[in-house]
Amino acid sequence: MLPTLRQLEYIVAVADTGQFVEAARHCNVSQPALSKQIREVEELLGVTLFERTRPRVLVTRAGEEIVRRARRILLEARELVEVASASGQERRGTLRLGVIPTIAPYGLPGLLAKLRGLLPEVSFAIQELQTEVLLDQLKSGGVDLALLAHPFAAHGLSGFDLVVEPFVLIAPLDHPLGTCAPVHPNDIVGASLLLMEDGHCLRDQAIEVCADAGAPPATSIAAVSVSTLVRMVESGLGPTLLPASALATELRAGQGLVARSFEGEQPGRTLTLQWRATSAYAPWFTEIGEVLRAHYLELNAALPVVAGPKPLMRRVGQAHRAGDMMP
Amino acid sequence: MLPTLRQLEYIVAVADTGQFVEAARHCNVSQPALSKQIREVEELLGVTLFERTRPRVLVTRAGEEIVRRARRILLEARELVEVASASGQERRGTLRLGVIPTIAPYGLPGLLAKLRGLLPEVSFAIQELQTEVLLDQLKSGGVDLALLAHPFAAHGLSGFDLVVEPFVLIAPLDHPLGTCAPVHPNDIVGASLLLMEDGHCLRDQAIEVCADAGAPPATSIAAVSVSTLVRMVESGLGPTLLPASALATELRAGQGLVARSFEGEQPGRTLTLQWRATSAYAPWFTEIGEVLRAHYLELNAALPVVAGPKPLMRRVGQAHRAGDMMP
DNA sequence: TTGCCTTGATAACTCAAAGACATTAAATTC
DNA sequence: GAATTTAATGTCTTTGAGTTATCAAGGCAA
Repeated sequence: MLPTLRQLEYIVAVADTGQFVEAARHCNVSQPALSKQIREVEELLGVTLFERTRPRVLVTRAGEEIVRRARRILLEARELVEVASASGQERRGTLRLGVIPTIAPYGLPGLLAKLRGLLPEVSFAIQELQTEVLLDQLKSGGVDLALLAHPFAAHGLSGFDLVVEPFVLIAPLDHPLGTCAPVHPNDIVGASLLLMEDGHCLRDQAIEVCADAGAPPATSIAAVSVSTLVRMVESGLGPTLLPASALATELRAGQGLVARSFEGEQPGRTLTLQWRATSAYAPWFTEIGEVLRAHYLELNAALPVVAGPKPLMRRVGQAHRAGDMMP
Repeated sequence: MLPTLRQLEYIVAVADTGQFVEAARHCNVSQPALSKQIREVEELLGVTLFERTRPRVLVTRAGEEIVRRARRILLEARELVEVASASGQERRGTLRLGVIPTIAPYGLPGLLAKLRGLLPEVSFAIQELQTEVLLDQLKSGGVDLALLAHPFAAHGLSGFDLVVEPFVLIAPLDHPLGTCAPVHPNDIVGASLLLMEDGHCLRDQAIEVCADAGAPPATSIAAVSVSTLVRMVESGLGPTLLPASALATELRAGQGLVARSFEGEQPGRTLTLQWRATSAYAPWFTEIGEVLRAHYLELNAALPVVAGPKPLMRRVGQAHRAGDMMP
């Protein structure tokens, strides 16, 4: 059985004042209340802490040690309260941010620099994870924040959709689709698109674009990264879809590749920032989401002009329970 | 306002188990009771400590720190209890022992050696103080134990009378009282005894012996220490009374001094060990008193044989409230 | 000494809050 | 979708911390 912190306060007060009456006044209680508590601690500890002499109460040898320890404990308890009320407001510490592999390489480096400027007290631990694993980690507390693309299993999550990132068709120069004119989604029906390997959401998103256009793509070879995907297009294996943000990094002039944006209804994917709906840091995360959105919109301005209408990134919905927007 | 230790226990239990139900079982309370307390600490601290997710409760960033501190505090509280129950029994530490100057030099050195052997964990801080100051210090907690001689103001003290130490008459060889035959208390009536200076109880005790014999001594010159007192006798200024225990130290052969013990009703002083009646260490002090008594009785056996019957130290009363034996 | 005043202990009573039990709501699992 | 698990909520009980009133003992002043 432990003594209560209040009892420890009483002990220290008596040791400090050398009087029960004065100690009681100090603690804002009546003298009998204090006397009783002191007696109870003494009984609990099996030790006489004070010698009730006049005019001053003396601390026994055993009492000395107990009082010293009580002081320390009280100090630490008060410190705990201090720390708590401070850390309630404070934006500092390490945030674990999970990002899917088809987003991470593009824009993140610049984004982190920007965040470091805005939130100097916060360090970001980035993990590159495929959507499914990322969501598991997020829900189990392995990461605090997830940057990924719709659609995903949003159960129990709150989030923030950032921008709609258009897809761009990448084709070899000598491919039928490799003309420099704008391309319509329907044009890719039947085209044998190169895809990411299973597990990457970019694969599913590309498949969905084709499905929207009426036909599933004839899957053949799968790439493990966007880089290898581009290399495969380059070597003439076929066209593919890339998120616009990847263009700047993955496409260089004179590669024998054509990048064509879509006209009409632009296919794209919605980037979103998600956290557990139960998280205590929702306001903080929302702030960070705003920074991300601004960053991606800014990035859009810097996008290389490709054939056809410039791919516009549209802002989408405000912060909300992700679940609410599910059908 | 501080959280209670129990609340801290609950916090730690939830952090450890990751579940409210399990934590409640751990703390031997119902789950609602624990839930309520957790909510109240969170409210008190203004911080969400836990994220109620399934299947495991997550500790928030702020919570991590709080839990760490709570663990520490609980550890120290348990340590405090340990220390208390240990120090309740234990005989160790420093005892402050006050001794009057006419006792201190005689026997104490050997006594301390003996005590060190019996109570190796205890160190004694000796202070040589005159009766009045000694009692003040004792009552105010300046010393823990007092070794002195009756009579004294025993109010609020408990004690232990050790032995009756006989007085011995010390006279120059050529003095009328300087014969080697036993002397009777009445013989010193009218003799102009040399005395200690004011404040020493030995002075008052000597005066009382004379008063008992019918006449107050003609006070003249006062000595500041027993040593100077003996030197004064030696130089022919007159006879004096010495406590028997001082003989071995103060008298050497061939000093031109005669030591005579009294016959009939032997005058003497009662040595006593005293402590505050309120002291928590009475049993301990009683043990020490027994050692002192044994020591002084042993010392008696080693006393040099002086003229007349050997001065016998008589054991006196058992431990008791000193006040009880006052008239 | 006597009486006053301070101080700590004791007793009876009050009230707040900690806990138990029953129930609800939400989420997970099969 | 049913069953199960788990945290929250509501009601009632009980513990215990606190208050006021009173007592006993010690110190102080007259």
